[in-house]
Amino acid sequence: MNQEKEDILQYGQGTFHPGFSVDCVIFGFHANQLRVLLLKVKGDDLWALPGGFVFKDEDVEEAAIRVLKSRTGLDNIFLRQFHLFGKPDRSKTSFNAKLLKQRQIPYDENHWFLQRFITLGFYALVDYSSVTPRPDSNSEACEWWDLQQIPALMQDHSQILEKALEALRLQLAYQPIGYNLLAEKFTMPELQKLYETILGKQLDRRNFQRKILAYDILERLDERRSGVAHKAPYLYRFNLEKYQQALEQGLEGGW
Amino acid sequence: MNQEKEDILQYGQGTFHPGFSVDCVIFGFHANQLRVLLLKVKGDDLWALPGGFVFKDEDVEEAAIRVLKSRTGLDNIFLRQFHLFGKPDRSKTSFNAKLLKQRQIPYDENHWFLQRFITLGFYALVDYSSVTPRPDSNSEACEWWDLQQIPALMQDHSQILEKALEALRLQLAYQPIGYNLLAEKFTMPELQKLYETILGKQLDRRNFQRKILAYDILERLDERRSGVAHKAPYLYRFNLEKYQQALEQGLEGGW
DNA sequence: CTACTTTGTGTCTTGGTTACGCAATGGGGC
DNA sequence: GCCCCATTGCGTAACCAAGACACAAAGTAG
Repeated sequence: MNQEKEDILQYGQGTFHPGFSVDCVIFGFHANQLRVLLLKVKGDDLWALPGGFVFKDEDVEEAAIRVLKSRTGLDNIFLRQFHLFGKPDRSKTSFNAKLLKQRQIPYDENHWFLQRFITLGFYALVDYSSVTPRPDSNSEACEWWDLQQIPALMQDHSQILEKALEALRLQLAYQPIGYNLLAEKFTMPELQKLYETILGKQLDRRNFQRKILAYDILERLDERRSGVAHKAPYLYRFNLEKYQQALEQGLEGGW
Repeated sequence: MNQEKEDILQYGQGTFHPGFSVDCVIFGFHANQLRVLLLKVKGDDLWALPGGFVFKDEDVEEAAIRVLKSRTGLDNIFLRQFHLFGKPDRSKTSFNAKLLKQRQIPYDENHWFLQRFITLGFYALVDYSSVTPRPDSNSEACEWWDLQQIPALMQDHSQILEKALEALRLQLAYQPIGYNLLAEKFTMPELQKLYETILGKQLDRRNFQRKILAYDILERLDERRSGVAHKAPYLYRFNLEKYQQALEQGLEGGW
């Protein structure tokens, strides 16, 4: 598999669906901060979203799942496409040409990697603590970055990230969020901090609890989180059945 | 232009972005019914969504606008991408091969038109009365179809249509709808019927009025619709500035 | 001119949201 | 070891939006 990846640039032609890629915005939650998994581009100061190409006979969704698995080691992740980025100048060929040169691949303007690429953006929600970040063959590093201090990104990846966050906020309005982002057991303040971080604003503690409990997707356990300072809060977990149901039906219609 | 279109199948290679298309679900509103513009496929009983390909150096969004303009004659249409359909078997090559044969183009398994296509779905909202449906070179007819009696569609176009409707309903929940679908001046019952049709359910006349007025995007005129039976209803129009603002900010947060 | 449909406006009730108050808890400061 | 205090759990009053429904005014059909 690694061997295969090393050779992507050389043998991509004929292997992948032409002129098309997927890019994933992988959200995690740690230390009360929303974070994003980024790759450090080899031989450049820029960072990039984890992405990849779609095999000729592969479902586009499957390709995104494959990318996610190879960067995080995780399977069975919450994943959703949110936007296709199709401006003709979004993938500057100069950058890709440089990459080819680095690999000492002879220059050919018809090389598949030098064509225009359109990319489908996905966002994913993962449990930060169970991820083992793994760089791919074009990167030197794979690290979590705080949303507040994202480094310079290659191409239009900043816009993709921005749009992903927008889509995530929108989802919050009509679907539950939290499973996949939190550990199995969590406290109410933890869940609240997650919501506050995504929304970028503070919420009233007591009203938050009432509203989220009214969704009827949580189960309070008989345990409390011990060891921490102050009063020990109850632990909760999602009722997966009801959570799934809420995902499908939506939380509030509006009409 | 027509000449160009006639030759698409022959000279598409090198002209279009490979393996990629756009399909548009064009919604109109007439006689209290939501309708969709469909094309009758030449030499087949199936119908299809208006679609097209993306020029090598064209913005994907622009391509959709171009398709819309050439089918409806309209410019400046509300248009939004909603989903990418990327299953590997979604475009059956047998159908496309048949098309090529009809055009007496020699069979070549590497022909661009016989490759796998992934397609980006757009939905558009248009003023029914100002549309002049025009078939393209692959179709015998271009007609409005009532949502309740859609004919058999080619490939996965039924799913695309279904998903478009879903996206439209979702938009209704957090953004205003009506401009683009109604004439400039309209009555409250007309707007209500539009909402009812999209949602597929009846709404209370008085509560609807209160809610929609609370959005503060409508202006009541001093005119009434005369000539119709019964009490003459007031005419309204959208306050474009506030309408636009509501589109961007959303109507109700949820949080 | 009368009957009937449709529109314009208002009210009552209900349920959810917002803005707080207060007691219980449990670790840290002293 | 004891008190302080931030944090948690639970509760309440004011407020607003939504649903259900009543009634008068307008305008056409017969």
